[in-house]
Amino acid sequence: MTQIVTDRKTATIEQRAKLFRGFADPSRLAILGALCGGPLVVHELVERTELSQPNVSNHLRCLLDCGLVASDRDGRFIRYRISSPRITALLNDVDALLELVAEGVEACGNYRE
Amino acid sequence: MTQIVTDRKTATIEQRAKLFRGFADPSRLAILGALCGGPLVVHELVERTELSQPNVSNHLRCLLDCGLVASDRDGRFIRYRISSPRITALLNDVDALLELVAEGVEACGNYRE
DNA sequence: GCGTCATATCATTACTCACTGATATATTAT
DNA sequence: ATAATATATCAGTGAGTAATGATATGACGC
Repeated sequence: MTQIVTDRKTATIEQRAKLFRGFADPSRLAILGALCGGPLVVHELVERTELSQPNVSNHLRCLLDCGLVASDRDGRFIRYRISSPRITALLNDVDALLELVAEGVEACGNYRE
Repeated sequence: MTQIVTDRKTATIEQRAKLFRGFADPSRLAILGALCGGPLVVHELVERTELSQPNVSNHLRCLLDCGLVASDRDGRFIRYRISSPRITALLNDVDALLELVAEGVEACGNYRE
């Protein structure tokens, strides 16, 4: 019995971790940040993020599969947009938390240097 | 001028990414989840998360340096606690977002398999 | 002091993943 | 059909990091 409960909790933790990892990359955050200002097509994202086009496409594929962005074809363009206002809300929450812990996060050298 | 503004935005993105990475690990999420129920000493965290003691200590060091948890000495025990209710709020928001995108996140095999 | 419990540190190992460069697919126009 | 534009795919490479095992530090009681 306790095992079943434990398994369920662990699964949810894995999901949370995977979702957080979706946000835990500067390139994807740059893409999401740009899309928070409104829908954009791929080459616009490439310009604004200054990332390579294949790189942007790879990240978009990940974000799309994860359901964090949605896309619509517009002629030969493909326009991407944030899939839910909850995502914008989450990014705002992180900024609010960052106001409290920015210094510590900056200083933390245990992981990453 | 535009360069300076760009630099500032990039720096913030790096901070956000680093903070997200703090949450983007099953072990750290398990620790934070356990602490959401109230303060705990290390060996209690070891029991509940079923992680090794050095592993828990390593992650606690990271979480402590990042300012996500705080600690108080209690005799030969050290009691850890969530440092701000904003952290609990953020975890709840993620769960709310997960209700929308759980399937997609689960299915996303671009990164991680 | 000595032994024990509680926690922290550190080097090593193994794994994951972001980026690049080349190429493929799709759409539109001539 | 061909060319040009827009986007996607994929293998290979390199960097970062989580977990382990051994060890070190610290606090308490005898």
